[in-house]
Amino acid sequence: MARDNNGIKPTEAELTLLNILWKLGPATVRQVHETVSETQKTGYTTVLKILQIMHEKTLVIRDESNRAHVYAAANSETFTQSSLLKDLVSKAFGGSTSKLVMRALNNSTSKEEIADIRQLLNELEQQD
Amino acid sequence: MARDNNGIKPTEAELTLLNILWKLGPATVRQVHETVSETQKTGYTTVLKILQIMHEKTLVIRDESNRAHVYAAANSETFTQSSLLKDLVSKAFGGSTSKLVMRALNNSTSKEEIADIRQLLNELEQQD
DNA sequence: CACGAGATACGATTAAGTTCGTAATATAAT
DNA sequence: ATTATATTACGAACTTAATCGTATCTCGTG
Repeated sequence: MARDNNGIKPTEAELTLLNILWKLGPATVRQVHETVSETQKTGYTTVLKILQIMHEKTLVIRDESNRAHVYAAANSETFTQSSLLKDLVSKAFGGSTSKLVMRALNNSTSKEEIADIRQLLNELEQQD
Repeated sequence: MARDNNGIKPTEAELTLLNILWKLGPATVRQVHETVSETQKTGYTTVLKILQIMHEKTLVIRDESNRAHVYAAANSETFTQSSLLKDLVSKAFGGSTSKLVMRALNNSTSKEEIADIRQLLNELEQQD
């Protein structure tokens, strides 16, 4: 039951295009291709093909009312980030989110970031 | 320069075996296969093959002095966790570790976990 | 209506990952 | 030594991902 949007992990190339769609909002293949071309050399039809595959996987939605189809991410950036985190937590941190968080904190964190995170912890603790 | 141990991202099957090696310590194919079989049905030669590939990639080291080769993870669990996190931060969080941390915290955290994390923040702030 | 630009659709290719069967090799037991 | 057993090595099959060339379609303009 309900394996729809959830449970689908975007590949690396797909995630690249999702990042662009989250930034641009709904966009044509041309627009996505132009943006991706700023940092990589990738053929137009490659971008098209990947978007088509993502559509089959329901990673994106597609408006076909105009000749140039308009694609948009099916899920929010936040939702996808959470999915990817859950995946990593289960595969590399034995299911423990706090272990992941602590490992991440040990990696790199400025004073401001620490302050931001402490602030969030306060809010979390007051909820519930 | 120095693309040795670093920079190699284990695949999903490889990560499964690494988790076992971290848990068992140095182990033969047989031992790894027995452990993996507790949760999945995977052929013996499949495990062998993956370990051989991991050896080529230098994800594991191998002691060939006995007939049954003994494999061990080339990198610590901590090191690998950090690598995977860096990868995810760059691909899905625009390079911001604190964004990842906050997203993870929003996902799920008990009171005890919050306390542990706050403790770590204190320690981090006092260093430097 | 025909044409050309710009779009999608289709199919082929290459590479990587996963799986496993079979062959070859080495060790232990009879 | 011969046989049985355990192990590694090899290579094939299948899948997914990524890339792109070519064919086809659509529509505005002359």
